[in-house]
Amino acid sequence: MTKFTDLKLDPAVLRAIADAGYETPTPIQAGAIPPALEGKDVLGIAQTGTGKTASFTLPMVTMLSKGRARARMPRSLVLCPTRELAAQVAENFDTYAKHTKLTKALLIGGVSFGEQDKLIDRGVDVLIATPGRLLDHFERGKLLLTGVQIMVVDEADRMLDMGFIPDIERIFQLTPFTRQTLFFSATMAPEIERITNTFLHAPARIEVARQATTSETITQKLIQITPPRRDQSAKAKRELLRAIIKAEGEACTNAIIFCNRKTDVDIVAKSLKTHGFNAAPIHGDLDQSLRTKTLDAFRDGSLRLLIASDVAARGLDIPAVSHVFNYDLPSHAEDYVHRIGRTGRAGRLGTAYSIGTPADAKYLAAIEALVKQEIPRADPPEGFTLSDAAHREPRKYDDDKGPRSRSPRSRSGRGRDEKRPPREDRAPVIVAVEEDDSHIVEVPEAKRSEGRRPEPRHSEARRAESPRPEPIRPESGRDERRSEPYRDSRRSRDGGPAVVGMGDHVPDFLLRSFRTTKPVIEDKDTEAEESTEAEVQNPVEETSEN
DNA sequence: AAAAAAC
Repeated sequence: MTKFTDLKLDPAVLRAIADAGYETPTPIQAGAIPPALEGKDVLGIAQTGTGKTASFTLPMVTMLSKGRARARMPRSLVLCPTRELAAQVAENFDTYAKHTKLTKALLIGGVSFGEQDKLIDRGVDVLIATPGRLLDHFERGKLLLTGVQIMVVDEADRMLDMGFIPDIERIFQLTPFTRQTLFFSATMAPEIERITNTFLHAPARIEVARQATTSETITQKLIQITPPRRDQSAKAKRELLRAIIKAEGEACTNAIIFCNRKTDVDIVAKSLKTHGFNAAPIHGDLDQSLRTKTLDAFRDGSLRLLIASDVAARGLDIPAVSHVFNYDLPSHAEDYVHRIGRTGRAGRLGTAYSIGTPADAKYLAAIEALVKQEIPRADPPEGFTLSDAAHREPRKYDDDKGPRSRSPRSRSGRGRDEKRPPREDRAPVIVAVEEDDSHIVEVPEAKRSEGRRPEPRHSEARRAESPRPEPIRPESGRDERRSEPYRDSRRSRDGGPAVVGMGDHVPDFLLRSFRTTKPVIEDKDTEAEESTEAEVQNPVEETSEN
């Protein structure tokens, strides 16, 4: 079997590898390093978790160890789709270049230009960047890419997903034709194929087996619930999530909890925190320094539960995660593989729980088709019993869907029923929810404006300065409307009884009539229920969004 | 129904 010492790596690099405790290269490393060292272009088709990063950092450090960087002319360039990935690659360079004098700069958004500029001016051997920030530097004339000898594109298929391909093409064109290109992608979509045909020259193609989705090291479980009312789904899911985490007990040393939406990431994180869990959110709307801090805490073990958007689904190297939870089933089946692949790594055992609701049926079908297996069904943990609270108090619920609920629902009832999987043999558990998540209960604007409101945000503060007649319109468009009011609205007033939540701007009279006339619907998922909501909400939407 | 990335 090949050892690192068999590869023609620089002695300083070999020493660093030994320091890190590695002896044997992974398949992608064994395949990509030799041609890279010969100066050939490399097309690596590999997922994360295969040792891909080292397969380009090791040869790069070796090849760059001779020669020196000139001011503003980096000698190599690594492009990554997300800031976290870029930071991770940078750490990888620190690890493997520690016995060399190579310098590097990390160019990512969300941090100030000053430090980055300084490094570039001084001259760096390796530039690691996200495309946006790199082009920003370039356009400000701070950066010349004509000295780039080696260019790496990491996670190209994700770049494609994120719409970075035009940027990538542009950057390719700014670098010399003679550069060496190392190009990595998990899949070879037609667009990726086109790029490689255009910018790679007779590449050595190394393909390693797709990360096993059915990896024996990952125990997968799917717990399906059917909340008696669709709008209680989120709350039921949060409760179930807590129940699972509690049931797993100490076996769950740390976990990533994936949500499909950033707002849900925030809500779930907050909910877990108020229930005493050591939890923190991470997604792209959070401040970069916070993102970094959170991730560091998660890596060093001081944070137990990381609630994440798909920013953390791929590529992030977080060793030793015992559990992955899909609070939402991912809408892209591929992401299921990436998400659960965060656990069970490096031969360790891992557990991946997914929570399914009838609304996710089509995602589930797509996932099972992709992984070519049925995700083993499991029952909710013992102690997660049916409560009839929702039936007793059918009007008490919070609408977790915030922004969603204000757009007219597509009449999807029919389609949903059709697509529901034929699992009638296994009666899904009907879940009802206690009213204990009061911090998340939605408080209508009408109610809040009566008196004190907790922790006003600036958007709120601005409104307070210039009171206006209801309904309050967002002042300047989408940002404010999109997130702020909803996040705020998830606070309850202290002490007061949980208020029925609709959207933010439900006038009082509507609210009252809603409360008293809302029919008690025992039957789950009926059209009748949906139309009730739609009728109440459409007028709200008219007034608040035009 | 989304997320991510530039200011």
